[in-house]
Amino acid sequence: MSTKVLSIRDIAAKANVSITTVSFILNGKAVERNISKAVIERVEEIVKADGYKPNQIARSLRTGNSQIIGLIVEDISNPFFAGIARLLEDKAYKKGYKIIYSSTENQAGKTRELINLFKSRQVDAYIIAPAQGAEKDIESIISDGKPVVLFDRYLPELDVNYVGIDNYDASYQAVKHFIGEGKRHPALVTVDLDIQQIQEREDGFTAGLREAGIEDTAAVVLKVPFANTREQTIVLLEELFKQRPDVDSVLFATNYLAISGLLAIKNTNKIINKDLSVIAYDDGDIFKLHTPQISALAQPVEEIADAIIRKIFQELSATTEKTIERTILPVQLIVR
Amino acid sequence: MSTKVLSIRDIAAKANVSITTVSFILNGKAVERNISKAVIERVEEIVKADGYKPNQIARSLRTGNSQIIGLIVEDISNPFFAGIARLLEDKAYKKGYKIIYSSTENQAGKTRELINLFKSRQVDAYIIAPAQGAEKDIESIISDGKPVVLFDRYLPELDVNYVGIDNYDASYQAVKHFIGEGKRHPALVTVDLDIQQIQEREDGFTAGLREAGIEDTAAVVLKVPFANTREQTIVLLEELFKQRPDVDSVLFATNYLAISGLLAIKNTNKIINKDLSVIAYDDGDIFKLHTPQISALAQPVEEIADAIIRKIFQELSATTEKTIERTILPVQLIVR
DNA sequence: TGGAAAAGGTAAAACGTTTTACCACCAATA
DNA sequence: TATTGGTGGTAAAACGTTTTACCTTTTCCA
Repeated sequence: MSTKVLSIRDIAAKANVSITTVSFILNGKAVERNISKAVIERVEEIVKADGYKPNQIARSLRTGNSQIIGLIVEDISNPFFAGIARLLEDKAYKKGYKIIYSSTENQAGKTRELINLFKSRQVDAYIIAPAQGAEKDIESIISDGKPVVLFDRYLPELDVNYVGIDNYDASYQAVKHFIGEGKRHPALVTVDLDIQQIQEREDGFTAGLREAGIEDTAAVVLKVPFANTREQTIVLLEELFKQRPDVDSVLFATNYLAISGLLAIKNTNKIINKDLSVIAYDDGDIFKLHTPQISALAQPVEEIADAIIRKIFQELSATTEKTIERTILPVQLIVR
Repeated sequence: MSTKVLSIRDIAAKANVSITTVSFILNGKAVERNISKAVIERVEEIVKADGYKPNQIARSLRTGNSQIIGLIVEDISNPFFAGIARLLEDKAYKKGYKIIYSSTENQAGKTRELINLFKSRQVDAYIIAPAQGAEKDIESIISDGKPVVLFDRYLPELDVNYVGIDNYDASYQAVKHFIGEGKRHPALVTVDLDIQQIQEREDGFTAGLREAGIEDTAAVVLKVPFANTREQTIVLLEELFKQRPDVDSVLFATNYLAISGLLAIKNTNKIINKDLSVIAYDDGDIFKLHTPQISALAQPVEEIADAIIRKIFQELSATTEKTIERTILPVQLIVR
């Protein structure tokens, strides 16, 4: 078994040239290095016939780059991140790059560990949905000169590329829609994470209320603990609906909160679209399929992935000075 | 910027020992190699203080393994695969391994390409939901001596580890349930892929029918083209319901077919649980949240991931001869 | 006709580890 | 007093590439 895997040395021997020559040919430097047509063809033939593939590890060691992009997210099994991951994967693959990913569970400690691990693997670029507290580590890869793009969540004190959505405006649109429907007692169900993105979602919400002249006491903002299990969250929400029967509309600040929320509503006697208007962040099949269908603030995932990958490759091929870019994409309220 | 990254050489110099010594200490071979306690402590101190991390690339080049496991699935954004990926990631991480993944879109060509890519990256082990036609390539990694575990779908002619579910029995249970409800005209909506797993889902279905004495003509098996868009599939299903109004129960052979199916049913005047019983493969939030809730054949994802990782690590640490293992896990019909 | 430039190539260093072989010293033993 | 065996280490090869510096031969042109 285990037929010996070929090295550049084998190819060179077979073609009766030096490994230098083979290397030049393989890397498209043949003409520039004045290798004769005859030799080029001979070598290419052998490479093809024998199915020789250069050892990427050796190549990485020598060149210092790996053709790998590191992706760090909170949880790869979250449909939003899984969807982005898939799009990034496709786009990167077309340029000869692969993705290596990891989930952080939003822990700065794990993020640090991952960044170090990726560093030691000589990852060429980083795409990160960062946890709070990872600033130092992200700074360190930036100063290594590696391209870095943050997405989904943002670290204000960091001078770094970012692709995200206009969370403030999204929440604002949602409230506006509630008001337009004649609702006077909106609730925001959000998470107790200290993340810019989450804060913006709240700010847009309260701004919308204020503009409509709605008193703070007429509305509700519930911050669900991040570490809650789904069951705990459902209980919490049922209590909310019991204690505040006046609530006539709910905006859920994340897709998983919306799912817990819909399950909780099932357990109450409230009827969606009659007693209660609902809008969820992040569109998904689940909201289309729900009866009644649930309105959603749809993130433009394709555009997000595009913007990320474009910036990454721009920097990877940059000879010139890099410029920090912040891309804020609009969110579409899909009314159902 | 860009503070020079440390090498083992720097540590050795600082500690006034040879790099050999540092290497032994770092790899836990210090006692076995009779390094003095004093030196061990000195080196470990410096390593810690300077935050030195060995270059994994160099290590891989020398040792021939990478501490990376390759994961090849059809589509990482499918919740089933995303969920498995997350579980595998966690379990692998605990043993110091990372996952590198890719989606094949069920194309043998892409699978081949990926395997070659992974090979050139010296991936230590492979976890694959294989496309038909990738047999040769999978054989080649097996004969390289690398651990391989297939899951979700199976290639009969290959002598290789496999973790899967009892598809035949699952479908059989579903039909049995339909019959128990008094249904006499079940339909199976499946996909036109030539995959063992899919075939078994059909076989269990027809076996159930036969046992209940239901004529072939009373039931329906619809094979949806794999390449269909969701919209095309919905149209196809609407036609089905129109042409075969007698259908009183439907088993969907994949989660995405179920979603299309539920959307199609929305467009008809059929009422689920009254006119039509529905069971879907792969449980998910979406079925719990649907009104009415949808019964599902729940794959034991945690157990699947466990079985995969257990086998992988068993082989990675195997000194002895490897033995092929086929693990078939039971599926639970969750009636809602 | 002599010198420069172009054509066609190669040897060897380097990337940062692990690991094999070996060395020097000392104590104990026979 | 040689020999053995442990103790505490090190030098150098090897992993498979890329790349720098250099070499020889031929062609061209003034």
